[in-house]
Amino acid sequence: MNEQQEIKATEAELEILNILWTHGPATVRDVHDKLALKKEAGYTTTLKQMQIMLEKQLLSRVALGKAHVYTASVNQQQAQGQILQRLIDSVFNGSAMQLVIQALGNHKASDSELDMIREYLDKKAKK
Amino acid sequence: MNEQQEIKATEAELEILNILWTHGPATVRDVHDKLALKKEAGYTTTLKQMQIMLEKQLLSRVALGKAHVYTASVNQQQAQGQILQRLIDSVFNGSAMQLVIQALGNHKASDSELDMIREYLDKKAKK
DNA sequence: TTGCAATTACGATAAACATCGTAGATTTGA
DNA sequence: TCAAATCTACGATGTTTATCGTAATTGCAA
Repeated sequence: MNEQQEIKATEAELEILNILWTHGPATVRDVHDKLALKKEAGYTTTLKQMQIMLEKQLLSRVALGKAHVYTASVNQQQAQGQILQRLIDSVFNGSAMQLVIQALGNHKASDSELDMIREYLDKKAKK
Repeated sequence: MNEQQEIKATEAELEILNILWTHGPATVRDVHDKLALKKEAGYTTTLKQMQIMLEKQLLSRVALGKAHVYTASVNQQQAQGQILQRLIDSVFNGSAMQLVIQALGNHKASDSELDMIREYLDKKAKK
């Protein structure tokens, strides 16, 4: 998908994208089974979702036997970034920091997680 | 609003909530004018939104003259927290850190912002 | 007091979303 | 081979979301 383009996905679509980002290319069956672990939904619902996402060019696919193997055609980092940006604009008064604090605050992040973030900050500050 | 209850607001609703959180209780006119700075929308659209939010108990109101003064009836921190949690679950594989890194990465946070985050991490680590 | 301006109330509507049933096609293994 | 299992295609449907026009109401200022 075009790098400049605005990525707009619904909650349900994001869940599917996330599965494909995490597990790589997969069939509807694969995706549905993973989805079913967290959520109740019929198989054809997942199928339809993915077909619509194909139309929207959020996904691409190739045939494999009678089934199709789908691949996310939007970049994970880019999509995550845009979602966060929108959230920051609409709910966090444009302050990324406000969001970060909130995310860290509500979450019992482990010490190692906190260390990693600190490390990241240091690297970032040096530049 | 009940502290335990799930807060579910749409994008448009969150924008209104954010205005009320930031500026305190306000009339539809107030909210609409603020909204209009960023977004195109008719007055009655904003009115209707806020009336629906009243039904959903996202807002409360009192009469003032012929107008109504609306107040957010959901807690800002709590709502922000829940939104982030959902986002973390659906798009960031349950990792708050992943979200934080992404938020910091995509954003040219200022040095002072980074310092504040570092400070926050220190305080958090001591506990 | 009365009419104008501002506000609310109400309902309609179109688009987006999520869900699923059924039919038809294809693969496969008994 | 052919029947069962699996998959896609397609359309239908109910709900939510967003938007706005119009009518009714209210307060205020001249």
